[in-house]
Amino acid sequence: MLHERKERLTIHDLAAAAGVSISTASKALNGTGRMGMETRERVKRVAHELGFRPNALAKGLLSKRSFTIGLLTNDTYGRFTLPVMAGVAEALVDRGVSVFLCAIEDDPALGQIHVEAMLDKQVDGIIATGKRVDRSLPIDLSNLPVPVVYAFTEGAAGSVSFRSDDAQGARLASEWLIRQGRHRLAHITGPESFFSVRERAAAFRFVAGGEAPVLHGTWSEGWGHAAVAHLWDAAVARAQDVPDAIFCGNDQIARGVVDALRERGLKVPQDVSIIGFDNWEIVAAQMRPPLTTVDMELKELGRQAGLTVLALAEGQVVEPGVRTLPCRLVVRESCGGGEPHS
Amino acid sequence: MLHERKERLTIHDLAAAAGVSISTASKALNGTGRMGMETRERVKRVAHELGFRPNALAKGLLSKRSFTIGLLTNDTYGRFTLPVMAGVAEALVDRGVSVFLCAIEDDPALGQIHVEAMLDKQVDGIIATGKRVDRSLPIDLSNLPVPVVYAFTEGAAGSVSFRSDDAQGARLASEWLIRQGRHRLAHITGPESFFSVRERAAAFRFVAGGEAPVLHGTWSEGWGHAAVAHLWDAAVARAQDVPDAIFCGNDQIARGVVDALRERGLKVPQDVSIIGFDNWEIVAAQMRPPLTTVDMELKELGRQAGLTVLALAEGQVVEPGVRTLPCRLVVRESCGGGEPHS
DNA sequence: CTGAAAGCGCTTACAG
DNA sequence: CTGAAAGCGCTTACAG
Repeated sequence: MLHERKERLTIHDLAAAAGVSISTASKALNGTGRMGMETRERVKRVAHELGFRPNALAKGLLSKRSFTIGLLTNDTYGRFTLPVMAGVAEALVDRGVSVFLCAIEDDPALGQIHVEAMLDKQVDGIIATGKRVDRSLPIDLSNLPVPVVYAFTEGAAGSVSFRSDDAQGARLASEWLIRQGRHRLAHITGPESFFSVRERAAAFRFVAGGEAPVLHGTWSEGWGHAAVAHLWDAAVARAQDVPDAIFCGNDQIARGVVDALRERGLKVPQDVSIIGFDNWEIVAAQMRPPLTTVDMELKELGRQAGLTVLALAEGQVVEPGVRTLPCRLVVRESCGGGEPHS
Repeated sequence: MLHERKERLTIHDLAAAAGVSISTASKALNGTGRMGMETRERVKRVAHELGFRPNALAKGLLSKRSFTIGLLTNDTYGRFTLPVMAGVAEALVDRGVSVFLCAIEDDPALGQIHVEAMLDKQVDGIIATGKRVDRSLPIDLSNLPVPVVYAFTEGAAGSVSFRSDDAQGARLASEWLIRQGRHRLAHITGPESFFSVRERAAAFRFVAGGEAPVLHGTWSEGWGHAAVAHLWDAAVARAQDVPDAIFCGNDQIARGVVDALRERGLKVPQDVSIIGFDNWEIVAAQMRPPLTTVDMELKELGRQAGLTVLALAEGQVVEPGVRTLPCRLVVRESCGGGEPHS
């Protein structure tokens, strides 16, 4: 397929077609300068008829604004990055800004290359995002000539960053279980090395009582499955009551927990209420029964990060620090019960 | 955080620092023109010391190349788009081209806005990608002033498009089951309205025999679970043998199938071999047992799409048509057995 | 009310 | 071997 290089129209073509100078054409289009109403309208009409669209490269050269930002992520699989990205794009599309997506894995050299490419292209700002809030990207973004905002990843000192409120999310989940009339809560979650895990576990204990069991493992279905065995075997060994509600650290763990319970002949939610974390739709909504879970509102997080980096790019002053956004409970069927309480 | 607008260096600064004219500086950096070796080296050294990086907007204005391409997708969840994107980015990063990601859902108006924004920014080309090969994006890309390549989505007439070879993938899967010594194969898959489903089913029947059952349903765990019930109930009703191998249309269906089998007291792979499609790592690798499945090599597909759009942008001639890329079998444990056969 | 000129940061003939 | 000038497609003082 040979590509037909149809020459693109320039403002000269427009000016000629409208019978004005290029300065007048420019001012007409931008709503600046002073000229007869009739002239302005005519230019606009002709521009529209011709399908004239100004070259953003030329505009950017003058204005020092490219209407472009970069999104840097090390979340290859994209489970967290995609919602963030969707929020960023949604917030910025009507301001005319486009987003470069750069997936850098955990490779500092690759990160460096992408950052330089973005800078060369004069991005107005950069959003760094990742897969956990207590690790930073493998590259230092703190002395760039453009503003940087961090979302769902550890930010540099003195930077602006956004993350969801793990403690509040965990509280939401735990209180919901109690509200369903459950008394013997357990928490099956990920590695204690994660900041989010510690936050959520603390909030869980606060609500469920200091004696409530918290089991740490990997972020996997397999661990959810195994943890149920631990819990039930331990209860039997000590002749204690078995849990009637389990708050899981993510939806994959919840998946394994539900399986293990079914294998033991226990019914969800009749015998045990299960609640997850992440609202990973494609898994949570398809589970049998569909999973009640906590949504971190990553899209909203992306939206705010986008708006913030834009504000910085426009020279506005933004207070540094980490901003924490509330999570939301998504009620499906794995806890039984009624209306979401928030 | 007030952003320190450190002025960026221009070629004037570099030229001054190196004691040459800007034309010489430019030529030294680009390896063009003629000048003393010593001069060229000195300019390069000074550029490096100063950290000078040319403004890509200015370069683009002259060269009519922005070293930027757009990736348009309606795959919101990103399960298919992300690998494609990763391949595109990987193929293009060393040629200095960056990728705009535009998720347009199925909204033609949003698509239009994104396409115009990309065109304004003078992208060198566009890659359209989606979530099924027999549907096109909700926007017409056929008369754009830049080349367009389609990947994993229906292309316009006379365009270049890439998709994976569903028939070959299905053959790979079916033959693998037979090679494991299985004789009574069944195929549980998605809606017959999908081109891929029909392709795969035909290839399955070719290998497994025309009598082998093919059950169509939704792309869900729930359907996989239900389909097993149909299959087993039907076999009992007709006093027939039950399948000893099931080829599933995607990994989610496989997930439901494995669950249903376990609930019936059947062991995978001892009693029944299961094979999936998609190699959706996070699910396939975590299943119990880990799932043997077909990988569509979407990253390779993205890489080729990226290289192709670049070739077109550079004016090379590329034969139109749809190119089909081979799938790869990923052997885990759900079929039992040995080495992958390709 | 409208247009000629300068300039954004580069590259590329062209002249010396 | 090196530099002055023109120009990519725009916008913005400035002059008329």
